[in-house]
Amino acid sequence: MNSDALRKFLDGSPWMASLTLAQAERVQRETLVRSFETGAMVCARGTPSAHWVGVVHGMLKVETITAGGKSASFIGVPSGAWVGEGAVIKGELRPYDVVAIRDSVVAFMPRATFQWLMQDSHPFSAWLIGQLNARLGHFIAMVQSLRLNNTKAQVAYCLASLFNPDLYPGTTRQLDISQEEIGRLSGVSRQIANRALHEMQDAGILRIGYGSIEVLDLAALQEIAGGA
DNA sequence: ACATTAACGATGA
DNA sequence: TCATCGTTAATGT
Repeated sequence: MNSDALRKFLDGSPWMASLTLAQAERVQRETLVRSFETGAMVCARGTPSAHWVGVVHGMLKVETITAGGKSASFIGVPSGAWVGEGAVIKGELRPYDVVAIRDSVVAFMPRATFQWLMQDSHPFSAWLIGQLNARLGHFIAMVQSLRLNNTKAQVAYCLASLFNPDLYPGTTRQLDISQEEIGRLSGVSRQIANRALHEMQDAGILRIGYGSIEVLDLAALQEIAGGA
């Protein structure tokens, strides 16, 4: 495909800068790129974890679907982010589905490349520990948000994490995401997500667009998410 | 109380 | 034309 877009994406990945030239070249050479339309399955639950997954453009989500057909979304993955390292490290089958919630371009780093990088590059391993630690913190904060029993806080936390520059350095102020998906990721219905978004828009915290959200005051968002 | 599902029309791309 | 949004009504916990 377009190796230019891939190169640009890889160069923007925070761990890339600390690699040697030879390491960077191997990553560039062995990483694949594929496009997905909205709703398409990127990785299916139960299949081998053959790749580490990076979002070049668009947005993915991680979810499971129960036997009854209900889905539970766990995390949104905006462009610039990588996901799925847990299953790759463990060598297990994919525990969850990864689905595109926007038309997306996705990078696939083969498991062998990933493991070699982990062995060969101390800075990469260090970055990876930070990544896993950040994700752990994310889920702990999510439990806290759930404990508050406050749907507005859940929606705020969902957005605050998607727009968190520490978690997702590539993220901009504005994200293309529907209210339907915000609801799914927040664990509330679309109607409640809609109401919470309007309350926050009225408070000047964000701006609602058609299929998009622009955050104006990330600090205020985090304040609500933390239980104000 | 407050969230959910269902349903409807309106509207943006 | 289709996805998305804004809203209301009925229902559930």
